[in-house]
Amino acid sequence: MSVAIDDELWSAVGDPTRRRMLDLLLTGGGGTATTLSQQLPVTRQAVAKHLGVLDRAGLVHVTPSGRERLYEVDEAQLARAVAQLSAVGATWDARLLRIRRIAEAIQRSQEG
Amino acid sequence: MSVAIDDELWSAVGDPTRRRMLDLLLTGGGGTATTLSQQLPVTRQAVAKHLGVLDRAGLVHVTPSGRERLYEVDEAQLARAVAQLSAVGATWDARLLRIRRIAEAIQRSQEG
DNA sequence: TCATCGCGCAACCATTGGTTGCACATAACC
DNA sequence: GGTTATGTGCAACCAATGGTTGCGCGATGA
Repeated sequence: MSVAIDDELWSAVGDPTRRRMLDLLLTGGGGTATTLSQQLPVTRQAVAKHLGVLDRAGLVHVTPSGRERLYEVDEAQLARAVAQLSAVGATWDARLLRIRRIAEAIQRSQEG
Repeated sequence: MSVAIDDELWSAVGDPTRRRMLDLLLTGGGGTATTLSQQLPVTRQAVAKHLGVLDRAGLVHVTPSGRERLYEVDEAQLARAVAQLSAVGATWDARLLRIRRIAEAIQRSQEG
């Protein structure tokens, strides 16, 4: 069985800048491209591109208001991404455990 | 507190092809660039590049033997990567939970 | 009205995941 | 031993992407 996951969701969450953006949006209760870029080492335009990626992945939604565009995290979708992360981790954990058991069994059979 | 993780390790594990390669190496007990490429939709050269990335991240180690180069997963390092995945997941889980609690508190205060 | 601020668009650059093609060394076979 | 086959590595090339700068435009505010 392979680790089947939504590649668009994973890659959206895979970029370190986008992870920091999600952090900032979560702790700050939303933000605009400008406010986010002030808290990050990249330009507003780069942030805007990342927001586009997050938007297409459904991880954020936008609310235009005057000349600003407020972005907020979509909790359900982020929860789905978290579930995928832990699923991959759990799969590898299980495989590592299985390999370790086999190795131990071999060692026991050689010792005994 | 931000989600401080080893970016090289995360990005090594972030690529879908590399994740499949790790799966194949785990279940097959190691492999070469050629054997891996036969089980993947990419060329041997692409696989070789990915193996280089995984090697630099310490996730695999190589054993030359004749004209072959056998790659195997470094279990300790993969376990470290798994720990980082679940750490990010746990952080987001906690923040989502906190936000949900605040939202519920606001709703209760408005209802009451 | 006019200066300012937030945003989007376009051009450009470096990195990276992918390809093809080729050269080289180690098996394997006659 | 000589030839053929196989596994690798290296180089050139292409497309996508994360980053930059520069510019134009619409909404705010003095």
